[in-house]
Amino acid sequence: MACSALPSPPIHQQLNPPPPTPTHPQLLTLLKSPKTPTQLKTLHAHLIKTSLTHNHLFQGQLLLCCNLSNSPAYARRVFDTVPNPTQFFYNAMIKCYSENDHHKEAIELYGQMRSCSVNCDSFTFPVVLRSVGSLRWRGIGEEVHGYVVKMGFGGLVIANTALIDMYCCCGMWSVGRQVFDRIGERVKDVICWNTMIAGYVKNGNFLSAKELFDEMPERNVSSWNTVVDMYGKCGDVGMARRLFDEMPARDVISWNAMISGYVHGGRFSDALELFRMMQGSDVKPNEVTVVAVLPACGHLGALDLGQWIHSYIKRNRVKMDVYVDTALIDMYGKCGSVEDARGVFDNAEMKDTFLCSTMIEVLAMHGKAEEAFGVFNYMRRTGIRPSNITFVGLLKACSHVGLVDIGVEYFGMMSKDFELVPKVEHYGCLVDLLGRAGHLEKAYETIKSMPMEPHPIVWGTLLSACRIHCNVKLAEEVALHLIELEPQNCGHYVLLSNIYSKAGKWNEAAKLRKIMKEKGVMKKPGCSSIEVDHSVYEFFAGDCIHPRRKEIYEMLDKIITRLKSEGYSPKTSSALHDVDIDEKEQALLYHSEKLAAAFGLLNSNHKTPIRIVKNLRICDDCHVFMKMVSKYFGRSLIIRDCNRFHHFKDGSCSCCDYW
DNA sequence: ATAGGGTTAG
Repeated sequence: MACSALPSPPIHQQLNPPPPTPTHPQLLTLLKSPKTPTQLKTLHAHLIKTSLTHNHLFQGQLLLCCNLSNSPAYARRVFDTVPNPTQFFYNAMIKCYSENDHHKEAIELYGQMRSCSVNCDSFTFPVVLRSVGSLRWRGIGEEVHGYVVKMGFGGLVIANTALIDMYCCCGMWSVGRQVFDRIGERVKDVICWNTMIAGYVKNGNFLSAKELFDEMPERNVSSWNTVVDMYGKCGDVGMARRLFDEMPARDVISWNAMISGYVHGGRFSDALELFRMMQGSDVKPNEVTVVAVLPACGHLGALDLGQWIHSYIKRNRVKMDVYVDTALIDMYGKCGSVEDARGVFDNAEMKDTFLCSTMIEVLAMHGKAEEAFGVFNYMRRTGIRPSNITFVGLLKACSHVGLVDIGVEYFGMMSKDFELVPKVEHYGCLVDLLGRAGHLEKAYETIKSMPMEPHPIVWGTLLSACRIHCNVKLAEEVALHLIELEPQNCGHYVLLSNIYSKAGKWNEAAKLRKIMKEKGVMKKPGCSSIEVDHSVYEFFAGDCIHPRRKEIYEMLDKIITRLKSEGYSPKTSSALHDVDIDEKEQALLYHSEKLAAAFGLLNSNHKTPIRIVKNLRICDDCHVFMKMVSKYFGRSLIIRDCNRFHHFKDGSCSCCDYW
C-alpha cells in the first residue's frame, strides 16, 4: 500500500512521535528503579527488539529490576530464559522470592541450585535462612546449617546471626543460644546480641531477654527498641515507659513501639498523649505510627483527633498503604462517622480481604445491613476472597436488623461456597441472630449442636436474648450455668438481675444482689466518654469527681425536668437494685451516658452531633432519654455502646429499638 | 562482569 494514500496523522501524533528505543546505557539506567508490571513488560519488549535478551548483563539487570518492582513471578519468567544460570542469577532469584514472601519457592530454588552444583556463597545463606525461619522448617534449617559449616562460613558473624534468627523463629532458642555462645568474642557485634535478645522475645522468654540486654557491652537504638517493645507486649507498660524515657536516643521505631504498647495494654489516652509528645520531638510519625495510634482514637471515640491524623497523613505524604486505609475505616467507623469510613473505602487504592471485612464490620455496627451486603457482593465480583472475619461482619449485620433468613443463608454459604469452617464466633453470631429475633429455642438448640465447646460469650448472648424477650425460665438455667463457668464475671449476675427486675421479681433480684456481695463480685462501673475541643472527657455512673460536676448536674436536672414535662418517666426496670422507687430513679438518672450528654449539650456547637462512647450496653431508660433529648433539644446524638451504634435524631433511633 | 547478606515498630 502506498504511504501517500494514507491521510496524515492527527496533529497531536505529529507533535508527539512514539519514543525512540532507548540506547543501551539508557536501558541500563531505566532498569535501576522500580517499575509497574506494564513498564516491566515494555522494557522487556525493548530488550527483545534489540536482541539483548540473551545478553547476560541485561538479563541480570532485568532480573534485579523485577525484584525492585516486587514482581517475583515476572522475575521467574526471566530466570527461566537463562540457559545455565550462574551463582549470580540464583542469588538474585532466591532473594527476590524471599523478599516477596515466596519462601517455599526460595528454598526450592536453593535446592535446585545445589543439585545443579552451583556454589553458594556467603550471601546466599542469610537469604535462604530468613525464608527457612519464616516457614519454621526446622529440618531444612539444620541441613542448611551443616552446609554453611561445610562451605567454611561457620566463622562469619553474619552467617551465625542469620542462624540464630532462624533457630529462634523455629522455636529452637536454645540451639540459637549455642550458636551465639560460639561466636568469637572479638567478632561478636551488637547485631548478633540484638538478634539473640529478639529471639528470646519471640519465644516468650522475657527474663533471658532482659538478662542478656543487661549484659550487653554496648547497645544501639535497636537493642533498646527490642526491650521497650517486649515490655509493652508482655503487659508491663510501666517498665516499657521507664526504658523508653531512659534510652539515650529514640527513633521512629521507639515511639511506635511505645505507642503500640499503650494501645495493647488498653491505655488509649496515654497512647494519644505520647503521640502528642511525638509531635514535639524531632522524629516524624510514619505509616506505622498512624496504624498504631488510630485504634486508640477509635476506642475513645476521638473523632477530631482521628480526622486530624487523616489530614496529617495527606499533608505530610505519609505512605498510604492498605493498613493505613483499614485503620482509617476502623477509626471512622468506631467514632460514629460511617460516611467518612465509606469515603476512605471508596478511595482506597488497594482493597484486600481485611480492608473489605473492616468496612463490612463498620456498616454492621451502624445497622446498615444492605450496604454491608453490597460490599460483600463487590468482593465476589472482584474476586477478593472472603475470610472468617468477613462472615462475622455479615452475620452481625443481619442480627442487628433482624434478618434471620439471610443470616442463616450466609452461615451456610461459608462452608458451601468458600471452604470456611464456622468457628465459635460464627455460632455466637447465629445464636444472637436467632435469640434477638425471639427464636430462643432455636438459639438454644444451636448452642447444643455446636461442634466445639460453647464459649461463655455464646451463653451470654443467649442470656441477653432472654432479657429482651423476658424469658425468666430459660434465663435462670443459662445464668446458673454461666455463673458456674465464670463466678467472678459481674455481667452474668447483672443481666439475670435485670431480667428479674423487668419481670417484677424483686425478691429474686435482691437475693442475687446478696449473692454477689457474698462472693465479692463487683459491678463493672459504667463509663462514657465524649470528645470536646480535641480532648476526651470520661464520666462514670454517679460521677462526683468531675471538676465541673455542679454545672453538669444542674444541666442534667434541667433536661430531666423538661423531659418529664413532655411525659418522660424513668423506666425503673433497668435498675439493678431492689430499692424504693426514688432511689432507683436516682441511680438511673445519673447513668454515665446521661452525664456525658449533659456535658455535650453544655459544651458543643448546635450543628454538630453529640458523640458518646459507652463501655457497657445502653439501658432501656437511657435509650428513651436520648430519643427525647434528640426531639426536644433538637440535637442529634450518636452513641456507641459495647455492641453497636445508636444514631438518635428527631425522637427516634437508627436501631429502630431493636438492639 | 552484573548485586548482594544478619537485629527492632503495624
